[in-house]
Amino acid sequence: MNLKALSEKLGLSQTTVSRALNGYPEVSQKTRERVQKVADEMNYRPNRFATSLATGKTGHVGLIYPVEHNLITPLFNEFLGGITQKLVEAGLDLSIVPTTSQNEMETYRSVVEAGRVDGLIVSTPLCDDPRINYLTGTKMPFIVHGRTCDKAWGENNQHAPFSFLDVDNVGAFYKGTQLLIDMGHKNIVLMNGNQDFTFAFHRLQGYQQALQQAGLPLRKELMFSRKEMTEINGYEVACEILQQQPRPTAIISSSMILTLGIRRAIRDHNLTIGKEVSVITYDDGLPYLESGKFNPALTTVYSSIRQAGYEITGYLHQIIQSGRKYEVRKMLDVDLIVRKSTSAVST
Amino acid sequence: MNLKALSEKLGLSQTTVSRALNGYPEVSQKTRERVQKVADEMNYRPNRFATSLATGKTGHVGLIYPVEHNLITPLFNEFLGGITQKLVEAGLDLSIVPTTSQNEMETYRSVVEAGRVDGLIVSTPLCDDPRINYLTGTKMPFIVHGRTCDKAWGENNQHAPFSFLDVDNVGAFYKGTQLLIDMGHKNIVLMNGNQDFTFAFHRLQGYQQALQQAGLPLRKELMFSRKEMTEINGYEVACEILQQQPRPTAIISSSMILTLGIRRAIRDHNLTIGKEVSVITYDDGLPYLESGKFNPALTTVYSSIRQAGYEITGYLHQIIQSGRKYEVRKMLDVDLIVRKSTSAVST
DNA sequence: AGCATAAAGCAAAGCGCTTTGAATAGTGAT
DNA sequence: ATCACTATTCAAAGCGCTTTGCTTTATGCT
Repeated sequence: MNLKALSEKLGLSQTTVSRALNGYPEVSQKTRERVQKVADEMNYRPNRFATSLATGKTGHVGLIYPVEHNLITPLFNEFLGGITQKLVEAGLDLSIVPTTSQNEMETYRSVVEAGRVDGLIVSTPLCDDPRINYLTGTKMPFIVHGRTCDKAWGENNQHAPFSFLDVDNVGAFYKGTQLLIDMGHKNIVLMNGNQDFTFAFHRLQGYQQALQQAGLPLRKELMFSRKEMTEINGYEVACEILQQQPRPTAIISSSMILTLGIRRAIRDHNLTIGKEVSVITYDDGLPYLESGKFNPALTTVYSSIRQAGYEITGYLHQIIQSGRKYEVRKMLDVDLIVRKSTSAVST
Repeated sequence: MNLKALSEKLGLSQTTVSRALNGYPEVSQKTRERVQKVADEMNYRPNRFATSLATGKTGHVGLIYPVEHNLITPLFNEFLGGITQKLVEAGLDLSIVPTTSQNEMETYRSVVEAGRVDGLIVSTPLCDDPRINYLTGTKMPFIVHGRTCDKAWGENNQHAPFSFLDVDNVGAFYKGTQLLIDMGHKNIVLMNGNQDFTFAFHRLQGYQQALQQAGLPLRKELMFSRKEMTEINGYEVACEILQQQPRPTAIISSSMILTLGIRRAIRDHNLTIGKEVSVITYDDGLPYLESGKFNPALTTVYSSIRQAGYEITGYLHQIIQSGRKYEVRKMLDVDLIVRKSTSAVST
């Protein structure tokens, strides 16, 4: 059932039927209702691709997805949840365009130049990210979840030539580290992700700023960074830490999954979280791993990645509708939630 | 840069350029090379939607995604990883079509009738699944990850009127329960997911079959099923179990995430996995939660959901290319991997 | 009734590609 | 040279929709 058949059945022109269905005013109320009724009966749905071709709008938001990245990101699913939540409200689809890391840039070009989507979400940016550099030079609407590390655009990238929504990772780790310092900790371990990524780089910065401000030394042997934030990596690094003399009294961790491993290591060493070892975790809000229900309940710096996905998609929608006139440079605050996994250092 | 512009620049017809680019034989080698060269230089990419309109092929595989389901499925990301891995090889995109549970069927109809995708992946089927019933009556190529519970199509749905790839969940939980029985356990707890879903229903069946065959009673108070397989739910159920008199000596769990909670509960009760309580877990192979590296290493029934995603997408690709002539009814075996979390019951 | 104006509907062009059917150029054989 | 093919290339139609520029009806006023 296509437009032609439908309009013939109705004894109307395609123009009128199309307008009736799309809510244009040049059509009388009764005609509109009649058309709508028959269209429903016949189960008519306009062909998506014909519509796209005619309007230039695709109804798709894109996300280019290097298949190798899967491993790192149990968070991706949550982010996706937020995205789709907004998309369902906006009536858009999500095109996941798979690629390999090697072909990633070529895929970006292809998607942009073939007009396969109305807009793109760029996630997990690098400190210096070629994808963003490329997209900035095109007309494709896009928004970055995160940002670059470039300070040329202002301390917080307020003047970056692209739209982004980021979490205040510097502030988060500054706050977290500060709390530990206030509690008397001096040997504070940072367990971080891959610092080529902006989020991890910023977390390192926040950690370092807090130490420096407190006049504490930056010690390499307390700063860990792993490509992948897995339970195992958390466990292994924590075991290494707990061997050190003097034993560090606090850990600030970049992910709940890492912290799962840290917890296991601490228990294996017959120590207790919140007693001999204080732990603060960055919590993205994985629903199946609630920091507040741990035992002991975890002190966290919290920001929902699902919420971020939801908001960013809303902004992208606006950017698309405005023809990229609308721009967004937004930083989400991170909450420091103090629970039971942190305590004053015992002297 | 579109076909018309490109062909004018080349002084050739659109026909010839199109054919040259798409590898048709009716074009001379030098022309083809010349066309290819200029196309590359000009960065020409055919408009995806025009191509789709002309050919009727979309280059998209679809997955309809009820936004409420996000919560349940840390596994989804892994599954997606497998899907995209195959798609990148096949040169296809994935259309994630978000919907609400309420509108799910309507979305299926819309996607099918508007021709928005070349084929669909249906995941996490219900015992009696309206999506499958609907799709069976259409021409849309699709494949189910899992299957229905209907025995009318043969014990293992060998004659189902749709293609599917499933894991032998009955066998998995039969094997697992059997192992526990062989080790002398009599009070064996099942911790399962939502049994409206086929996978959980089948796991329950496997568990029950093993008990019955061993002449053990089926006891309601040992059979748990939770809508969501979260750490917290695992913890809560496990706490409940450990209160029972006599205390069950073994648990078979439907997910690693549940097991995380079980482990925590067991530790909180000052008991040890693999000693007072044996634990077997269904392991889908989450890369950031490796069962073999737990302490103690977990005995599992294992089948990689990523692999399933990869395979199922390959099959779907074939089904699409064959115009739904090709059909698949495949069961993946599940491996019983015996490690340290199970031991003979102490008498 | 007669005219201006608004409302409703239409035919046709166009979006950018593929593909059919026809035309032209090239080749070897006679 | 000429004929019979084969190898190349092309013009035009078609995919299913939206949208522009008119035309036809209906409506309101004098």
